[in-house]
Amino acid sequence: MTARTPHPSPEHEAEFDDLRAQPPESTEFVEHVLEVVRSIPSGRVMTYGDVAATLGTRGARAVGTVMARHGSTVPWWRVVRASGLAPSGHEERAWAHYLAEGTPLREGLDDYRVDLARGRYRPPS
DNA sequence: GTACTGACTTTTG
DNA sequence: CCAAAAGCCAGTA
Repeated sequence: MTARTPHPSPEHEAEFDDLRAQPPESTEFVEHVLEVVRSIPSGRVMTYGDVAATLGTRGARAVGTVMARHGSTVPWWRVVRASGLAPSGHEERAWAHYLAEGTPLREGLDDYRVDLARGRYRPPS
């Protein structure tokens, strides 16, 4: 498509605004990530990598970026690091949720982790 | 187009 | 087990 819109008439522009399905905040990738996170049952978790893999990518960091920006709209504590550690910088608040919903935990000597062997959720293919 | 930034992951030593 | 390095990928400038 080489043709741009050289004549942005006001009416034409307004029409565009109405058809704008979603604000720039919400990309397809963002919506997919949030959808997967919302599908995680209470008491279970997925790793960042798991969420990425479910979406057909290996961008675990990209998932983390989405959670940093939009995590507050979903059960963010159900997404953990591959080590079982809660999201960086949110360990304390996540821990309270794990206790509240009975997430399988491994208590180390100096830290707390989700027991992935028991708590990991694999969405149906 | 390049460069840099992260709620990350995997491999290596 | 831990730390360092390299890899990964969407978003932003």
